[in-house]
Amino acid sequence: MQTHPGTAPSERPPYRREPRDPVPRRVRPTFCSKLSSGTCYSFGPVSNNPLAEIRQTRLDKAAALRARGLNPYPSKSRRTHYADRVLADFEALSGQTVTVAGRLMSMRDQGAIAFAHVQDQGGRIQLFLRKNDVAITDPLQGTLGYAELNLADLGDIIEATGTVMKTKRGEVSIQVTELRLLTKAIRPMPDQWHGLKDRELVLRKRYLDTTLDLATKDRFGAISRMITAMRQFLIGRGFLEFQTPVIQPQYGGGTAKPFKTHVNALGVDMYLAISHELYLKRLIAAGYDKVFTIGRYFRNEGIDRSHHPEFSMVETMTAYENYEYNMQLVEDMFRHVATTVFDRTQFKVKGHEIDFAPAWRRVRMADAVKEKTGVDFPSIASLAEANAALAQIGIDDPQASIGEAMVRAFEHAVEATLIQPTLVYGQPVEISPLAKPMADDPRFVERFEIYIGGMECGDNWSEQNDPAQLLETWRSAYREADRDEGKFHTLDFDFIECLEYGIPPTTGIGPGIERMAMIFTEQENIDDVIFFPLLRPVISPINAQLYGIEKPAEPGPANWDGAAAVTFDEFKRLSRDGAITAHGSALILRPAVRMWSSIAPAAVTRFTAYADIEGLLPHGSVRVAGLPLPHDETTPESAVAELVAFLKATFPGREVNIAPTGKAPPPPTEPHMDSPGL
RNA sequence: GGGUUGGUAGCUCAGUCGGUAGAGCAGCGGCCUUUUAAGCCGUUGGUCGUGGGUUCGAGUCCCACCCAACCCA
Repeated sequence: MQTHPGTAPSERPPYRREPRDPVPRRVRPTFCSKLSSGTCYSFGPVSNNPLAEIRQTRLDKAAALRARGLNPYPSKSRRTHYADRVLADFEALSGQTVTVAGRLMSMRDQGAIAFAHVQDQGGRIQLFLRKNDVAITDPLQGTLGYAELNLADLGDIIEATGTVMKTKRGEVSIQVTELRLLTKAIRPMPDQWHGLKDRELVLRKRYLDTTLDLATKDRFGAISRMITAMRQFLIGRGFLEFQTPVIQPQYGGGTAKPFKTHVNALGVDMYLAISHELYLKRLIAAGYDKVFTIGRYFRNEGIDRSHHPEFSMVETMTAYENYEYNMQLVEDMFRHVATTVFDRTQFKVKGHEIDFAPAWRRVRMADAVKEKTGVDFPSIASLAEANAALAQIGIDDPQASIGEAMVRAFEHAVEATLIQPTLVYGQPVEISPLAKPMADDPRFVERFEIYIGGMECGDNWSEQNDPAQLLETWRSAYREADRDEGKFHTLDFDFIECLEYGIPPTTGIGPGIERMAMIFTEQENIDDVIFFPLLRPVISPINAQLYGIEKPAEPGPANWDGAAAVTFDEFKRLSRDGAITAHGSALILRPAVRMWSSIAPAAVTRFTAYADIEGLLPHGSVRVAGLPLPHDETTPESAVAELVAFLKATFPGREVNIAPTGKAPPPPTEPHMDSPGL
């Protein structure tokens, strides 16, 4: 072990500036460490901004490390132990040499000794550094000596090798013999004692929250293990896991507003999945009897404490079984997650103690409604009567069918009362277009919903596999005008065809992972179980300054919708003025050349070219007309060469694609030259 | 969609009646060989969310907007 000879004044760390810089900070220009020969790293002008100064100090330190032959960002670590293993195995490891690595969370410098805490995935462990123990700075060994300890900052990723010991106060520590810096942090960590309190910062910078708040970190770790547990549970019962498409030509399998997207390579609009079940059923048709997917779902609807536009479900399909099989499956799965991941069956949900150990209550929806409201909907013969019954129990909201009236009553009077895990089955056929009717009463279907803590936590049914019935159900609900409004299942004829080949009796479950996570981690806000919740994107003023991001032009895009047609020159002007901005990541050109012949007196053939451009307006396309056509060239590609060059120069970072020629879409109905913003 | 609350230094927060923007942590310069949010001395650091308005004077009062949270629908 090398020892450090001591620190003479001439060996001061190089980033210290002496004498102090006499230049007033507010007017000081961008600087690099004058004392290092390292590369200058500067992301922008150093202003009077304090964060900029802290960053610059740390960049200077990185340069100082380089000047001493140390790479501030090496690729390799020598880690042998995680912190929690060292703490747990102290008796066995005491006196042994170990290497730990992680984020430097605290440093208590006492002169010739220092105490620090390093935090890794497993936990925190204290480092005990003595000047005479720690190897001196050595480029060959990559070690950082005690004399240069202040080149390390809180937040840096470091590695420490040393002997496991206990301090006088009894804390298990590592008496460090070699210290290495693995990553130089440029930004300061938030206050490690208070952590992040600002809710917005917690959500936007979750990685900081999990670093500072170990309860948050544990929570997300538990959610990850929860997903693993469900996967293992299903695989243990003979299920096969499949991937299903997120980008789908239809968005069947549910009624929710979809996210629309565009597939450039195919030149068609598609949708992000609102459901995966039609694909799981195709897998049943493919001959697999037990399948599941852990899928991502996208629903372009509201955001609140229990809804998020992007969420996940573990969705299964089981052939040759019906919904009763699934009631048991889902109950067993919840119990399995509770016991294997959380080691208990009781959880506090919205102030209620929920217990997953007893058998779950199973109740027909009609019976549950009757129990709470006294209204026996199955015995009601007419819609008018049903709506009258609704009004009588205080719901002045007439429904379109007896079944929907019953559901309305259920939502109003029953849902919130279902605290302990409850399986509600026998939903009306009107709201269940994919489910199989019950044999004894076809007004209701073989379907059940899971309720826990008054919250719906999953929807499940025996799948309708009669293609004629399903097509009829879809057709009767479908309205072209309301397409994309999420009011009904779209007409997926490819799936109907699949059913015509025949699939066996099939049933599926789809518990929402976020809802489960809220229950098991006892959270009341969905943002606390989604690591990266959806927020409006913002660039903080400070980052805009540091990274030199200019504010977007204030006038913003013109408020066009539908279509517009402009000349090439006008298009150039509007683009440069910022009235036309790119909306998508790609711009798609549909060039066309129109040819006509004048008849008399001189029979001359004329050509004119135009191109419709998608991706510039929120909806529809811009038609750029009067494109210059090179002499003797009549192909659409040659006509748009100049336009393509202009687009690439004006909207850097956007792909510019030329759609296949031949079939141009119908032209814009009317050019709107008088739109607002022009 | 409606209502309420909040946004001040990198982080956590004060800021009274409208009168020169503060503290702790972090940072920087010192001292300190067993600390536990170490301690002591010194010190840097501000687009008071954005834009208007009122005023001799605005973090504070008024208006609009942005972002977020909470409650309600």
